[in-house]
Amino acid sequence: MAIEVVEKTFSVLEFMARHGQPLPLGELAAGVGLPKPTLYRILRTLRNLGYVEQREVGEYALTERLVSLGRNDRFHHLTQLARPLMQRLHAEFDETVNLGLLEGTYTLYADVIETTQALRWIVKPGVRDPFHTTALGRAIAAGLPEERRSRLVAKADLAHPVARRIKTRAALQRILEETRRRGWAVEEEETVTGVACLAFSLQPWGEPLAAISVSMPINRYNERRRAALVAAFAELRAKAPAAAVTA
Amino acid sequence: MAIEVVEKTFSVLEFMARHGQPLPLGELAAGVGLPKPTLYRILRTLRNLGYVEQREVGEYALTERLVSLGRNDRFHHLTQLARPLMQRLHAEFDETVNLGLLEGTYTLYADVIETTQALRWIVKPGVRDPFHTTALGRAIAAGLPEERRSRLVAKADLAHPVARRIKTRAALQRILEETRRRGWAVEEEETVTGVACLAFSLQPWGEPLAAISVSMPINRYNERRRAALVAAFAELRAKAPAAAVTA
DNA sequence: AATTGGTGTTTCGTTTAGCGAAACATGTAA
DNA sequence: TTACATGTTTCGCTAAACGAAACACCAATT
Repeated sequence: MAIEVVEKTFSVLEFMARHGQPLPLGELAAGVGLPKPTLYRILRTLRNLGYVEQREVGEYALTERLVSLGRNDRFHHLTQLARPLMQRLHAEFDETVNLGLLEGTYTLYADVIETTQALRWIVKPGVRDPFHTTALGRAIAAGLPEERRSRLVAKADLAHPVARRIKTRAALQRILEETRRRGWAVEEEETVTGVACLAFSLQPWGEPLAAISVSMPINRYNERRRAALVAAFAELRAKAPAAAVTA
Repeated sequence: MAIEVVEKTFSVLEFMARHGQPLPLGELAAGVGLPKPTLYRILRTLRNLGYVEQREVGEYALTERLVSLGRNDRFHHLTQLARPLMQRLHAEFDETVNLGLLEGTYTLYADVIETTQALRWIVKPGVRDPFHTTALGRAIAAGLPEERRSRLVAKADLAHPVARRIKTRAALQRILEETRRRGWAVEEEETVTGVACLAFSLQPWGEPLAAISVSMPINRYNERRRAALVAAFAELRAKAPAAAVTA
């Protein structure tokens, strides 16, 4: 009816998840009710697959890999490219770092590294917002050739309920011009009160339709922080493989 | 060396996770490279275990159960009791709702239902804070018999780096007295700037060492909201199984 | 030094669990 | 009616999974 060894495997995983702390093999065997060699074979397999690790003697534990199985991994290549950059920013600022890409006139969130701080900005990969309401979308649009940018602006849904600040296409054009000139995009409490975002295009990495942003609650956002973020963006850009001259 | 059928099982799960959308059996078989009966047996086992579902014809999909395996599920009974209450509050306020319990002189977060709003307060189950720094801990302590409360106050680690506001045991006693009298606890930007929490004890439900709190960013916290939360707490308490007279 | 106990790993004879080609069942479209 | 797609079952075969027992190593105690 069901595959016995698969069932055994999941009962091991579930026991470990319920317990929550690393456990020695003997305790796991007693808790799950399996003989040690059987359990050992299962754990070894899970360890090979990356779902279980052996931290110290007496410490078999689940890894994060199980959690990431539930996540949307559709943008594998872009995510691989962006991850090191995102991790650098996350390590330096401990704020939520987002990877977004342009899809039609929307910004689609493709990957997120969340801040470890308890008050944070949360977006799940897969969420979409009108491009002009997000720092990500603005950074991408600003980095596009003018012809394409104008077409985007012409199609932007300015009547979208999320959009608050930008009422005319001329205003959007001005924002994108400014964004292009300084090399980064900003969005401060426009779509959601209490949140600010800064973003830069991944065009110098060969991904003109993608961008990375750092978002944070407003109480952690100030002049000095913004300057530090802008400097960090510039530093990353200087090291891009195709560090093109800013148009 | 490794258990073959377990490896096969995880390659199925990983393929489904990568693809991100529901898939028919034939496509799964081609994508993973397994014969249909083999795949069918694996999927049937995973379906029995709750990790995979069959939504429609041609739609095998992952469930949320894999993600929840990564979560801490140590407090099953208490969590079961508290969940309906937490869900009521979450449904009404769409803020992060926490379940905490007293462990020594610490508040331990046992369960969390997060707000659907993007700016939110995040705490993972398993995290611990000194009881007197959290609304949860204060609500629990305030609901305890006086003798036990005094012992707790005497042992509170007032020098803990997280604690900012409460400098003396007399001050803590006053806060707990006030909490006890009005039936709910509050903590506004004391431990983390930008966050406020209100909490009530689960003592009327037979759980004197547990409490539920609602936490939110400060920009969503005001007089009217607090009053609504306090009213909701009172309503829940009026319906508690052992709705004891407040001591 | 010997013994005990704990953690983790390997050996090896047994047997049945998992395998997969083939067939079947159902539904839809041409 | 035929063709095709999705899903499910049958059944002979064999090697994968099993688990008792043993082993390896380390630390603490007697």
